[in-house]
Amino acid sequence: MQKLSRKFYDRDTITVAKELLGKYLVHHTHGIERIGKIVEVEAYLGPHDNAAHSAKGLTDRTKVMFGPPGHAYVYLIYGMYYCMNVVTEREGHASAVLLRAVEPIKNIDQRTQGPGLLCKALAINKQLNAHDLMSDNFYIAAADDSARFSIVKKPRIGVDYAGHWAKRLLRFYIKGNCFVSKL
DNA sequence: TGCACGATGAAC
DNA sequence: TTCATCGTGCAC
Repeated sequence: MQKLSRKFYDRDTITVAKELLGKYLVHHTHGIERIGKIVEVEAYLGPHDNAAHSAKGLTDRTKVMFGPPGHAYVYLIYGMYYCMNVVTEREGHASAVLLRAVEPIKNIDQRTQGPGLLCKALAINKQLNAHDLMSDNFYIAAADDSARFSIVKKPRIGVDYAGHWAKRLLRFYIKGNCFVSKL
């Protein structure tokens, strides 16, 4: 497997989101290597996107989104689940891609359909916030075999408060994959 | 310093 | 449809 480079993330967020589908999320922790294939993502397009956390501006929590691409943005939601994002585009652009579901590949014994469960199954927590994905213990890699699949576009989940931004088709998933969280 | 509210998931 | 549960952001 080939680890994705900084350049991969330093591109248009929607492009990165779609290309992350089918890639492998790898996390080494306590001597265990957990791997999941990314099957569902959502794109968050920066401060002008009212559904994105960066719409609130540069704060202590969102500063990672404003940083350089290729870093993990992990935060706690509803007081009990973590959500894993990947920062995209140039520093200051404040865009990111939310990983919503993966397909279990290695050392994953829990369900992974949904951002909260995904983080739980891959042992992702706040410790990994701002973690550089160019590192050797937490990164995303391209598959050896580039399997073909169709991409389905849908509105994002849980962002009804964001006005017309809630209607945009910024959620992408692999058609027919049964590990997708919501069809 | 206080408080309302989630990029959720599971149960009822 | 409701609830568990708490960090964050913004109003006092």
